[in-house]
Amino acid sequence: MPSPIKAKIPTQSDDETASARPDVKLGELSGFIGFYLRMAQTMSFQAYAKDAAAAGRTIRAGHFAVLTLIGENPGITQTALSRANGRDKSSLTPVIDELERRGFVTRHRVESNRRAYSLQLTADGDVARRKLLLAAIANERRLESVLDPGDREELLRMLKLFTEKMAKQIEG
Amino acid sequence: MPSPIKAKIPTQSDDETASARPDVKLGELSGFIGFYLRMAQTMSFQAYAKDAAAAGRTIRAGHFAVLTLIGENPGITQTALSRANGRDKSSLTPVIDELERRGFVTRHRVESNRRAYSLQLTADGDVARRKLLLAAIANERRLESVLDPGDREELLRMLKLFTEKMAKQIEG
DNA sequence: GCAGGATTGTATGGTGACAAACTATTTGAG
DNA sequence: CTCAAATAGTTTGTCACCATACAATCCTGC
Repeated sequence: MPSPIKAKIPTQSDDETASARPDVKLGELSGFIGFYLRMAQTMSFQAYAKDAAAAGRTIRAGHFAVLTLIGENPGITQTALSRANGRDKSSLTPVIDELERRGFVTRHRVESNRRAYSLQLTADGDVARRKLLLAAIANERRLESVLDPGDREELLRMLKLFTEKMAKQIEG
Repeated sequence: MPSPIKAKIPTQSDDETASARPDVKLGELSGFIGFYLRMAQTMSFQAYAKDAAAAGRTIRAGHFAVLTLIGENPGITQTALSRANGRDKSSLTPVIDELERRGFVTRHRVESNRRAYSLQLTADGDVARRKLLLAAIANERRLESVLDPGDREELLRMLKLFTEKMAKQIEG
């Protein structure tokens, strides 16, 4: 393949302000949203894990989303939950297992469709959800602190839009 | 549990346009950047995986970043690379092992510091890098397609800013 | 009704990531 | 100089996730 493959990289304004300590050049990477989405997500998660470790045990970041979604959508099925949560249904099985074992969630067979489970949040589950909510809010404040005030809303808006449209594109 | 724990959720404009098919309510989740970062990253990765599966074999998304970083920073060490890439150094060991085995990368002991390896991209490695670059560009176009023209630059700018500042905050 | 296909959830296997423990070096305090 | 601490890389253990295959249930066409 002789061609230079210039291929017009997206942006590549070449900021070259790496995330690491010294001056690592990112090159073409610096134009890719995909790269920075992964980095940003990693940072966000690490910040949460750090706080969680410093505070109590409760390291489960994903449980908050699950408890919230069940609380907001009583009777939701595992498949619908997994889709709203962006994870595979098979990943959800052990999570629901544990939440049920801890008494946070109940599984009831749906009469009109006996393959499916109807998920409900218990009172204990709601207490757990609120605790995790506080941790999530604390983490969110941390994320906010590195953004200009207006940027936070802008970023949230674009991430929502992006998520919705990508979901449609992938499914369709 | 008497107290309501209102706790002023960040935004919660309650769009409630879930990513899934039906009308799943996201509730408090809809105000969290952390939640949407994870969703967006998942979507981006799934889109790439789908394309990769449709095209050839080359499913390795992370290899592109590694090859690019080595190419841009000849002689970089594994630890510096892992930091720039946002992954643990122990995760990098098997990756470099394979890239070396395939003849894409060379490891040389640094004379002035014999603990460290100096990483270099080979000619074959650069060819591989270019192939993966094309795939990455194709994926990036897909991500672009769901954003308004101006939004792409805005999103990239904010993700960069966010990534850099978070990295500093976590290390410091 | 009644096969054949779609769906709901589960079990299993593989992958990729981190943390912690380890070896080999380098650095620094005294 | 020497020994303790820090650093570079690897190894091991664990965990979360997905893909695949599976059992049960449902829906459809005929």
